[in-house]
Amino acid sequence: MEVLKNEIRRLSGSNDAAVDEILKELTPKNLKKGAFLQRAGTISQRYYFIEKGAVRLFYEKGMEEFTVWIGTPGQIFTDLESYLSGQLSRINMEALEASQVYTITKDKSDKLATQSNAYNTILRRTVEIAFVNLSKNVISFQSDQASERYERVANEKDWLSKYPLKYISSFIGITQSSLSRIRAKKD
Amino acid sequence: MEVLKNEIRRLSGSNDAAVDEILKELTPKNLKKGAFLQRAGTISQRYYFIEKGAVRLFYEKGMEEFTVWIGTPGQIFTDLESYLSGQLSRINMEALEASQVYTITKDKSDKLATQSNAYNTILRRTVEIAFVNLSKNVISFQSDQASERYERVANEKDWLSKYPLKYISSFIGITQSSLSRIRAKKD
DNA sequence: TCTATTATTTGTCATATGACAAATAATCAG
DNA sequence: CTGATTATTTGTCATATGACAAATAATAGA
Repeated sequence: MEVLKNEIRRLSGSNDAAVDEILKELTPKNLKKGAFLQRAGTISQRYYFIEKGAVRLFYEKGMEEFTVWIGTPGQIFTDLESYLSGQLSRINMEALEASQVYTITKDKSDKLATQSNAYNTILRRTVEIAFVNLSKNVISFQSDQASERYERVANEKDWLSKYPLKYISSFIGITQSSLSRIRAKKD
Repeated sequence: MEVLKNEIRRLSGSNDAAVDEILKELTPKNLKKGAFLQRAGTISQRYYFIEKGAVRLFYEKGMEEFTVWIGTPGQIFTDLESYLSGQLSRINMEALEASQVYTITKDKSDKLATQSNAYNTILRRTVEIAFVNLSKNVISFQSDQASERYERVANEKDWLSKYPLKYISSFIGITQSSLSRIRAKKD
């Protein structure tokens, strides 16, 4: 779990002893391509840490799927709305390729947070970073054209050309066809 | 500072002694209608707590203003991107009416966070709540029509009909004229 | 209260993007 | 390798919303 170890060290700013205290609470889980880590209609009761692969978070509305986020190694996530409220999640989490994630239950996480300052800091920074990133997204929706939003994501996310268009376009907030045309123009 | 006291008690789940420890670190600031709490081009080095009134956060692009958020009594905010990175903020903060806010500098806030578990909890919950709310916004941008976004905001925000349209429409992600027409249809 | 300023509504027309469908292209399972 | 499935591109047309401007309406300062 090299990637996670580095990321946890980086986020917490802590030494290896403190980091190991955290790591030993995490349970590994391997996912085949297409496997679900969590389905809409259940309650998010775990935090997830990605070691390898990629996980897509999406919700369904009508007949369509909308991608909320795509996570890559080193990233930490959950459906925070469900996790905090205890209500049913509307989010599905699906492995886009063979992946390895580590998980911790809410119970364990809460306990660890009271004991470990390093862990506490990781969770806080994770939400802070997520908030700042999401803010940029909202700004882009408010004041950018579709092609500008595409550019922005393309510059920041290495997965933009790696996974099927249909997963990407809803993240950018446009249809597949439009994304295809935007991409065609850029060549 | 009744409103803030209640909110801080609620968020921290702490007793009055712990709450008072926090309150005594806050400095009051009164704003006339139209006054700026902070301007784009400066660094966000404070957290703000609203006791009374309303504060609008917006950025400028081209000749236009885009409202990012409108805060009302009990709410806690800053431009987190600038606050965390130390880089220049693109956000302006303007009082929509005569307001009273309490402020704390980053230095004091950081120190208080190490000393007071209650304060730490407040900051964490504030970001968590903000993140969840922002997520709902993004989902609305992805999968709702303009009129649906309007409805959603109208149901959640009591300020929707209280302040000028021009401040509201960019928050919803549409033009003033479109918002005016949407509103006309609803009657 | 009156006038000037600012905000909102409404009209007309333009345009970015969506909807739907068909044609290619790429990928995958046997 | 090959056919079947899935993904992408491309065409045509529809539509929600924007752009701009003018007409009202509301608000605020003297």
